[in-house]
Amino acid sequence: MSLSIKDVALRAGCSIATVSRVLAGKGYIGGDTRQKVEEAVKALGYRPNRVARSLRAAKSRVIGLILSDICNPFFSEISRAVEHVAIRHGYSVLICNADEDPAKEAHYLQLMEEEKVAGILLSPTRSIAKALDFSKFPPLALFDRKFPKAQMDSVVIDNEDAAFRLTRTLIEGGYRNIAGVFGAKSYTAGVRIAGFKAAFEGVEDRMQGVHQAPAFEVEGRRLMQEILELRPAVDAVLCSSALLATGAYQALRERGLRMPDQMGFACFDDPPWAGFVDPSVTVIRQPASAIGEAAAELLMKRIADPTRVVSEIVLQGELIERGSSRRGGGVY
Amino acid sequence: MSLSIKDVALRAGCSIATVSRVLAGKGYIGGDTRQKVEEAVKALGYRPNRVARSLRAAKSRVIGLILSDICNPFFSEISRAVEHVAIRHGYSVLICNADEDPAKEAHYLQLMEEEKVAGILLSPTRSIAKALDFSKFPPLALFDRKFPKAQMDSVVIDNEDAAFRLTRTLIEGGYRNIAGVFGAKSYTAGVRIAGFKAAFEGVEDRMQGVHQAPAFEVEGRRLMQEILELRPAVDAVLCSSALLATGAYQALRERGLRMPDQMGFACFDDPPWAGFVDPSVTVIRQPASAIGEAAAELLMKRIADPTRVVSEIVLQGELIERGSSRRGGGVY
DNA sequence: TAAATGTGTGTAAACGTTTACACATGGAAA
DNA sequence: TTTCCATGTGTAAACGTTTACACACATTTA
Repeated sequence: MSLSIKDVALRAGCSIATVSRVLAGKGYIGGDTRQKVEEAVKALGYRPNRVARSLRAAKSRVIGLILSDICNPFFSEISRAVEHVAIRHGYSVLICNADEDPAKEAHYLQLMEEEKVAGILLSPTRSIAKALDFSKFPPLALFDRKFPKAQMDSVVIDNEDAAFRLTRTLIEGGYRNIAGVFGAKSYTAGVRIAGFKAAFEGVEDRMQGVHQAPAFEVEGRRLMQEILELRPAVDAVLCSSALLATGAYQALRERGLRMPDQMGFACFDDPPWAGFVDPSVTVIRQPASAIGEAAAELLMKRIADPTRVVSEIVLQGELIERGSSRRGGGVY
Repeated sequence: MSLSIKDVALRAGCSIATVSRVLAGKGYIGGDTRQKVEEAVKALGYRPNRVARSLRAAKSRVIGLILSDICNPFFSEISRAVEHVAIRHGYSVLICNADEDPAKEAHYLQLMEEEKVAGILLSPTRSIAKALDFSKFPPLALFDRKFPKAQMDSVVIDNEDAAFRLTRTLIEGGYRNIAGVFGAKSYTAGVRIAGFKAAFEGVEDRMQGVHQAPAFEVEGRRLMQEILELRPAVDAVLCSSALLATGAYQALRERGLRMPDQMGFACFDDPPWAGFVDPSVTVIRQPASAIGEAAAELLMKRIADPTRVVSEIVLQGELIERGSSRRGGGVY
């Protein structure tokens, strides 16, 4: 059996209420009482029971983080940032992997509620929006993806603009048949597709179609193979995430296609290999840490003051132009 | 206020004990009572309060996972596997990032105890072993790294053998001045260094020293620059992790060193870029998912039966020989 | 027929906190 | 002197569960 506040009270010669007050630093406490309690705490090595605290307070000092895929470096960087902020505020982080599956996502949301987390950080799939009644949930902040019109704290990058710029880079790089590979389930994908399409204004004939699949490496590979098969004219590809890009790049390499001449390439996120391969790959670098940090801070504020005005933070992606997106003149 | 078992009892017209029994599926329950309770649960949308459960049971349905770095793909793959196993057993996962810092690690261990987690999964830094009295902790299972002699459930790969084989590959690839880059704080590093050294039996003069630093990308880069500076004769490098390798590879590339002729290269883990770069990189692939899964299963069993016999599982790393480790004859 | 066993349900205590309330003391203001 | 407020401490209830114990009734066993 572990120690309780009772043991401390016994040793310090006071009531449990007094011990609690000393620990919480609230109310009036006599100087020598405080001393005796602190002494007892130290001597016994007492540590408060967070579960009991949580029950009493009706909410825990834990925040929930629901990710679509923790193996996606973009999300692992986010979770790292979230965790830092949380710890700084005295919270810990319950992480769940939704695997891009709306059913799992809904299930985890339930779980979080049962665990009485103080707040939830979520990067929602598209379908979840209608399925749930969020008014009954703990404070919620969205990151990376958001609901089209819901009033909710969120941190995203300007995906439409980023996709637009990345696409323009390929167009200006001299490619004439550009295909896009996007995620299937997310709000983000939709917005990026819009940016992608918008970039073709005036050169509509250069767009070679939009392809979608769940954002996993194998899917990127499969999709790329399919594109190569179905649309032999394609001479450039834009990928909507590092994972899709990794798979797509694999497929390209297996075909032995030379970049940047035979094939142009650009993607979202900046995986380590993007800088290593030859030619190196043009990317939109997403400020993952900043996103995670901002979202977590937002959530902390919302927890502290649930009536607070809703804020939607939009960050900018950084275009890093490298050798894979310009025909002829290798930049790198 | 959220619903409690009381509300269900009221609606079903029975006592809270009965509701609890129906929910737990324990004890004798009359057919129509069961029906009425289930009906009430559904109608009200009642979900049990896990915090209260945890308090009563003196432990929660949460397991703690303490990682040295969630951004390390090796560890994110592990956490994904752990989470799957946990969920399957009705547990959720509290993830903490120790950042290779023993102090943080100790702090998180404390936190886990306060949260009354049912068990802890840990990849310990070397220094933690003495600092803590593990007898007072919840069930603990170790992965990736273990304590030299402690009796504790653990899952590791045969690091000595893996390092040995990887080093032999470089030696047999024709390199004459081989340096090693290893992590600084872990048990793993020590074992791998042993394997590295053992591989030079008979050709001791080919070993060009062992370098150590915390396992981050920037450190790998720094260390590699240092080696290039201090030991110009070095013609091959072995890196002990993907992160160190990524940094080291960067440094090599910045120097414009051609592989595999001017420089041989091999590393632990199989990051995506290892297959992309030219020549592609020879690696030891660690079965991260298998490690995570096995460790989590071990922990589940330990939770179910604390008196269970201790098991130490050793998996094998898979040597993937590619072009970066053989002089002259490009394999790929 | 009496005792034993099986089935179904309720009462109340316990888990470890926090906190409203009550009470006691001392000094300052009236 | 009385009243009032500030200070310090204790008692007990509450948070939402689980479960030991008690009880009631029905059926089986001797």
